[in-house]
Amino acid sequence: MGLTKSDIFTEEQNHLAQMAKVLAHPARVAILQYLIKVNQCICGDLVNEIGLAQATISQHLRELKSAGIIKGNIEGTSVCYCIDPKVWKDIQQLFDGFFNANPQCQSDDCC
Amino acid sequence: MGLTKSDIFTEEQNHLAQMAKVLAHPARVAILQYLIKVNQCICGDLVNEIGLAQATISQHLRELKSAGIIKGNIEGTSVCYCIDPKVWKDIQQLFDGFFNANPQCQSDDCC
DNA sequence: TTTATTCATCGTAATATTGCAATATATAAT
DNA sequence: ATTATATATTGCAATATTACGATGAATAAA
Repeated sequence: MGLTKSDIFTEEQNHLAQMAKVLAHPARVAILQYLIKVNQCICGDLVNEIGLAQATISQHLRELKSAGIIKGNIEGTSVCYCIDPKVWKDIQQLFDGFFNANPQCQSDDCC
Repeated sequence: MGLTKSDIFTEEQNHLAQMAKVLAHPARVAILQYLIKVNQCICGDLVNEIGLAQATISQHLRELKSAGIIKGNIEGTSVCYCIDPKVWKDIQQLFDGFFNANPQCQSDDCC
Protein backbone atom coordinates (compact mmCIF):
# COMPACT_ATOMS: atom_id res chain seq x y z
CA MET A 1 0.00 0.00 0.00
CA GLY A 2 1.06 3.63 0.45
CA LEU A 3 0.20 4.13 -3.19
CA THR A 4 -2.52 6.57 -4.25
CA LYS A 5 -5.25 4.92 -6.36
CA SER A 6 -5.25 7.54 -9.11
CA ASP A 7 -7.30 5.36 -11.46
CA ILE A 8 -10.51 5.73 -9.47
CA PHE A 9 -10.50 9.53 -9.70
CA THR A 10 -11.22 11.97 -12.50
CA GLU A 11 -8.48 13.71 -14.47
CA GLU A 12 -9.47 16.98 -12.86
CA GLN A 13 -9.29 15.57 -9.35
CA ASN A 14 -5.86 14.08 -9.98
CA HIS A 15 -4.59 17.24 -11.63
CA LEU A 16 -5.82 19.52 -8.88
CA ALA A 17 -4.35 17.22 -6.21
CA GLN A 18 -1.04 17.11 -8.08
CA MET A 19 -0.81 20.89 -8.34
CA ALA A 20 -1.79 21.22 -4.68
CA LYS A 21 0.99 18.79 -3.80
CA VAL A 22 3.52 21.05 -5.51
CA LEU A 23 2.35 23.93 -3.31
CA ALA A 24 2.24 21.69 -0.23
CA HIS A 25 5.67 22.65 1.03
CA PRO A 26 6.57 26.06 2.49
CA ALA A 27 9.93 26.07 0.68
CA ARG A 28 8.19 25.82 -2.69
CA VAL A 29 5.70 28.50 -1.67
CA ALA A 30 8.64 30.68 -0.61
CA ILE A 31 10.44 30.06 -3.90
CA LEU A 32 7.36 31.06 -5.89
CA GLN A 33 6.73 34.15 -3.75
CA TYR A 34 10.34 35.21 -4.21
CA LEU A 35 10.10 34.67 -7.96
CA ILE A 36 6.89 36.71 -8.05
CA LYS A 37 8.69 39.50 -6.20
CA VAL A 38 11.98 39.63 -8.09
CA ASN A 39 10.69 38.25 -11.39
CA GLN A 40 13.74 36.01 -11.92
CA CYS A 41 16.65 34.63 -9.93
CA ILE A 42 19.27 31.88 -9.79
CA CYS A 43 19.44 28.90 -7.46
CA GLY A 44 22.11 30.51 -5.27
CA ASP A 45 19.84 33.49 -4.57
CA LEU A 46 17.21 31.13 -3.19
CA VAL A 47 19.76 29.30 -1.05
CA ASN A 48 20.69 32.64 0.55
CA GLU A 49 17.11 33.85 0.78
CA ILE A 50 15.52 30.72 2.20
CA GLY A 51 18.29 29.05 4.19
CA LEU A 52 18.13 25.47 3.04
CA ALA A 53 21.07 23.55 1.57
CA GLN A 54 21.79 23.96 -2.12
CA ALA A 55 20.88 20.36 -2.84
CA THR A 56 17.53 20.81 -1.13
CA ILE A 57 16.67 23.99 -3.02
CA SER A 58 17.69 22.34 -6.27
CA GLN A 59 15.38 19.44 -5.50
CA HIS A 60 12.43 21.77 -4.85
CA LEU A 61 13.22 23.67 -8.05
CA ARG A 62 13.11 20.41 -9.97
CA GLU A 63 9.65 19.64 -8.60
CA LEU A 64 8.38 23.08 -9.54
CA LYS A 65 9.95 22.71 -12.96
CA SER A 66 8.60 19.22 -13.62
CA ALA A 67 5.13 20.53 -12.73
CA GLY A 68 5.69 23.21 -15.37
CA ILE A 69 5.19 26.12 -12.98
CA ILE A 70 8.70 27.49 -13.45
CA LYS A 71 11.19 27.53 -16.29
CA GLY A 72 14.97 27.46 -16.11
CA ASN A 73 17.27 29.04 -18.65
CA ILE A 74 20.97 28.24 -18.60
CA GLU A 75 23.12 31.39 -18.54
CA GLY A 76 26.77 30.56 -18.26
CA THR A 77 27.40 28.66 -15.04
CA SER A 78 24.09 29.67 -13.50
CA VAL A 79 20.47 28.93 -14.32
CA CYS A 80 17.91 31.72 -14.49
CA TYR A 81 14.59 30.62 -13.07
CA CYS A 82 11.23 32.30 -13.59
CA ILE A 83 7.53 31.53 -13.38
CA ASP A 84 5.79 30.33 -16.54
CA PRO A 85 2.94 32.86 -16.72
CA LYS A 86 0.80 30.59 -18.91
CA VAL A 87 0.93 27.67 -16.49
CA TRP A 88 0.53 30.01 -13.53
CA LYS A 89 -2.72 31.29 -14.99
CA ASP A 90 -3.93 27.75 -15.69
CA ILE A 91 -3.36 26.66 -12.11
CA GLN A 92 -4.96 29.81 -10.81
CA GLN A 93 -8.08 29.06 -12.83
CA LEU A 94 -8.01 25.43 -11.74
CA PHE A 95 -8.14 26.42 -8.07
CA ASP A 96 -10.57 29.25 -8.74
CA GLY A 97 -12.97 26.86 -10.45
CA PHE A 98 -12.70 24.44 -7.55
CA PHE A 99 -13.36 27.02 -4.86
CA ASN A 100 -16.19 28.64 -6.78
CA ALA A 101 -17.90 25.45 -7.94
CA ASN A 102 -20.93 26.28 -5.84
CA PRO A 103 -20.97 29.80 -4.36
CA GLN A 104 -24.14 28.92 -2.42
CA CYS A 105 -22.11 26.52 -0.30
CA GLN A 106 -19.97 29.39 0.96
CA SER A 107 -22.84 31.38 2.37
CA ASP A 108 -24.38 29.28 5.09
CA ASP A 109 -23.94 26.23 7.27
CA CYS A 110 -25.45 22.96 6.09
CA CYS A 111 -25.79 20.80 9.20
CA MET B 1 15.92 14.45 8.25
CA GLY B 2 12.66 14.04 6.40
CA LEU B 3 11.24 16.77 8.61
CA THR B 4 10.07 20.05 7.15
CA LYS B 5 11.88 23.05 8.68
CA SER B 6 8.76 25.09 9.40
CA ASP B 7 10.60 27.56 11.62
CA ILE B 8 12.48 29.19 8.75
CA PHE B 9 9.29 30.12 6.89
CA THR B 10 6.61 32.74 7.49
CA GLU B 11 3.24 31.92 9.04
CA GLU B 12 1.60 32.56 5.70
CA GLN B 13 3.94 30.25 3.83
CA ASN B 14 3.38 27.46 6.34
CA HIS B 15 -0.37 27.99 6.36
CA LEU B 16 -0.69 28.02 2.60
CA ALA B 17 1.48 24.90 2.33
CA GLN B 18 -0.58 23.16 4.99
CA MET B 19 -3.88 23.93 3.26
CA ALA B 20 -2.39 22.84 -0.06
CA LYS B 21 -1.34 19.57 1.56
CA VAL B 22 -4.94 18.90 2.57
CA LEU B 23 -5.97 19.32 -1.07
CA ALA B 24 -2.98 17.28 -2.27
CA HIS B 25 -4.87 13.99 -2.52
CA PRO B 26 -7.53 13.21 -5.14
CA ALA B 27 -9.71 11.45 -2.55
CA ARG B 28 -9.93 14.61 -0.46
CA VAL B 29 -10.63 16.68 -3.57
CA ALA B 30 -13.35 14.18 -4.49
CA ILE B 31 -14.85 14.35 -0.99
CA LEU B 32 -14.98 18.14 -1.11
CA GLN B 33 -16.44 18.18 -4.62
CA TYR B 34 -19.10 15.71 -3.55
CA LEU B 35 -19.92 17.81 -0.49
CA ILE B 36 -20.15 20.91 -2.67
CA LYS B 37 -22.57 19.05 -4.93
CA VAL B 38 -24.86 17.41 -2.37
CA ASN B 39 -24.33 19.93 0.43
CA GLN B 40 -24.07 17.25 3.12
CA CYS B 41 -23.54 13.51 3.42
CA ILE B 42 -22.42 10.70 5.69
CA CYS B 43 -19.24 8.65 5.56
CA GLY B 44 -20.99 5.66 3.97
CA ASP B 45 -22.14 7.78 1.05
CA LEU B 46 -18.54 8.67 0.30
CA VAL B 47 -17.43 5.04 0.56
CA ASN B 48 -20.00 4.15 -2.11
CA GLU B 49 -19.28 7.23 -4.21
CA ILE B 50 -15.50 7.08 -4.21
CA GLY B 51 -14.68 3.39 -3.83
CA LEU B 52 -12.08 3.36 -1.09
CA ALA B 53 -12.38 1.32 2.10
CA GLN B 54 -14.37 2.79 4.97
CA ALA B 55 -11.26 3.12 7.13
CA THR B 56 -9.51 5.06 4.38
CA ILE B 57 -12.41 7.47 3.81
CA SER B 58 -12.68 8.00 7.55
CA GLN B 59 -8.99 8.87 7.68
CA HIS B 60 -9.34 11.42 4.87
CA LEU B 61 -12.40 12.90 6.59
CA ARG B 62 -10.38 13.30 9.77
CA GLU B 63 -7.68 15.23 7.89
CA LEU B 64 -10.24 17.53 6.31
CA LYS B 65 -11.89 18.00 9.68
CA SER B 66 -8.67 18.69 11.58
CA ALA B 67 -7.85 21.33 8.96
CA GLY B 68 -11.22 22.89 9.72
CA ILE B 69 -12.52 22.64 6.16
CA ILE B 70 -15.40 20.33 7.05
CA LYS B 71 -17.58 19.84 10.09
CA GLY B 72 -19.17 16.64 11.36
CA ASN B 73 -22.43 16.51 13.28
CA ILE B 74 -23.43 13.29 15.01
CA GLU B 75 -26.93 12.18 14.04
CA GLY B 76 -27.78 8.86 15.60
CA THR B 77 -25.33 6.23 14.41
CA SER B 78 -24.13 8.30 11.50
CA VAL B 79 -22.20 11.56 11.21
CA CYS B 80 -23.39 14.31 8.91
CA TYR B 81 -20.47 16.01 7.20
CA CYS B 82 -20.52 19.38 5.49
CA ILE B 83 -18.14 22.13 4.41
CA ASP B 84 -17.50 24.97 6.85
CA PRO B 85 -18.34 27.95 4.61
CA LYS B 86 -16.31 30.37 6.72
CA VAL B 87 -13.10 28.33 6.49
CA TRP B 88 -13.79 27.58 2.85
CA LYS B 89 -13.89 31.29 2.11
CA ASP B 90 -10.71 31.90 4.10
CA ILE B 91 -8.78 29.27 2.15
CA GLN B 92 -10.16 30.58 -1.12
CA GLN B 93 -8.88 34.04 -0.28
CA LEU B 94 -5.55 32.63 0.85
CA PHE B 95 -4.98 30.98 -2.54
CA ASP B 96 -6.45 33.92 -4.40
CA GLY B 97 -4.02 36.29 -2.69
CA PHE B 98 -1.12 34.00 -3.52
CA PHE B 99 -1.96 33.65 -7.19
CA ASN B 100 -2.70 37.35 -7.61
CA ALA B 101 0.28 38.68 -5.64
CA ASN B 102 1.71 40.21 -8.79
CA PRO B 103 -0.60 40.19 -11.82
CA GLN B 104 2.24 41.52 -13.96
CA CYS B 105 4.02 38.20 -13.57
CA GLN B 106 1.17 36.42 -15.31
CA SER B 107 1.36 38.43 -18.47
CA ASP B 108 4.75 37.81 -19.98
CA ASP B 109 7.81 35.61 -19.83
CA CYS B 110 10.76 36.76 -17.75
CA CYS B 111 13.80 34.89 -19.08
C1' DT C 1 45.58 24.25 -18.03
C1' DT C 2 44.24 25.08 -13.51
C1' DT C 3 40.96 26.95 -10.42
C1' DA C 4 36.61 28.78 -9.05
C1' DT C 5 31.65 29.03 -9.53
C1' DT C 6 27.11 27.22 -10.14
C1' DC C 7 23.98 23.81 -10.30
C1' DA C 8 22.30 18.85 -10.70
C1' DT C 9 22.38 14.24 -9.14
C1' DC C 10 23.28 10.30 -6.07
C1' DG C 11 23.03 8.04 -1.83
C1' DT C 12 21.21 7.85 2.59
C1' DA C 13 18.66 8.62 7.00
C1' DA C 14 14.52 10.27 9.18
C1' DT C 15 9.89 10.97 8.79
C1' DA C 16 5.23 11.12 6.59
C1' DT C 17 1.51 9.30 3.77
C1' DT C 18 -1.61 5.90 1.89
C1' DG C 19 -4.60 2.02 2.22
C1' DC C 20 -6.86 -1.65 4.44
C1' DA C 21 -8.17 -5.48 7.67
C1' DA C 22 -9.39 -5.99 12.19
C1' DT C 23 -11.29 -4.17 16.02
C1' DA C 24 -13.58 -0.82 19.08
C1' DT C 25 -17.41 2.30 20.07
C1' DA C 26 -21.86 4.06 20.08
C1' DT C 27 -26.60 4.32 18.78
C1' DA C 28 -30.89 2.21 16.85
C1' DA C 29 -33.91 -1.57 16.09
C1' DT C 30 -35.84 -6.10 17.36
C1' DA D 1 -30.48 -8.26 25.95
C1' DT D 2 -29.29 -9.07 21.25
C1' DT D 3 -28.46 -7.71 16.73
C1' DA D 4 -27.65 -4.43 13.11
C1' DT D 5 -25.74 -0.10 11.47
C1' DA D 6 -22.33 3.58 11.11
C1' DT D 7 -18.10 5.42 12.10
C1' DA D 8 -13.52 5.80 14.47
C1' DT D 9 -9.23 3.86 15.73
C1' DT D 10 -5.30 0.73 15.73
C1' DG D 11 -1.66 -1.71 13.62
C1' DC D 12 0.83 -2.71 9.77
C1' DA D 13 3.08 -2.83 5.09
C1' DA D 14 4.31 -0.26 1.02
C1' DT D 15 5.65 3.87 -0.72
C1' DA D 16 6.77 8.90 -0.80
C1' DT D 17 8.88 13.06 0.98
C1' DT D 18 12.38 15.91 3.09
C1' DA D 19 17.00 17.23 3.92
C1' DC D 20 21.83 17.21 3.23
C1' DG D 21 26.72 15.75 2.36
C1' DA D 22 29.38 14.22 -1.30
C1' DT D 23 30.22 14.07 -5.90
C1' DG D 24 29.80 15.10 -10.85
C1' DA D 25 29.32 18.18 -14.88
C1' DA D 26 29.75 22.32 -17.24
C1' DT D 27 31.15 27.01 -17.92
C1' DA D 28 34.02 31.13 -16.69
C1' DA D 29 38.20 33.24 -14.98
C1' DA D 30 43.14 33.10 -13.90
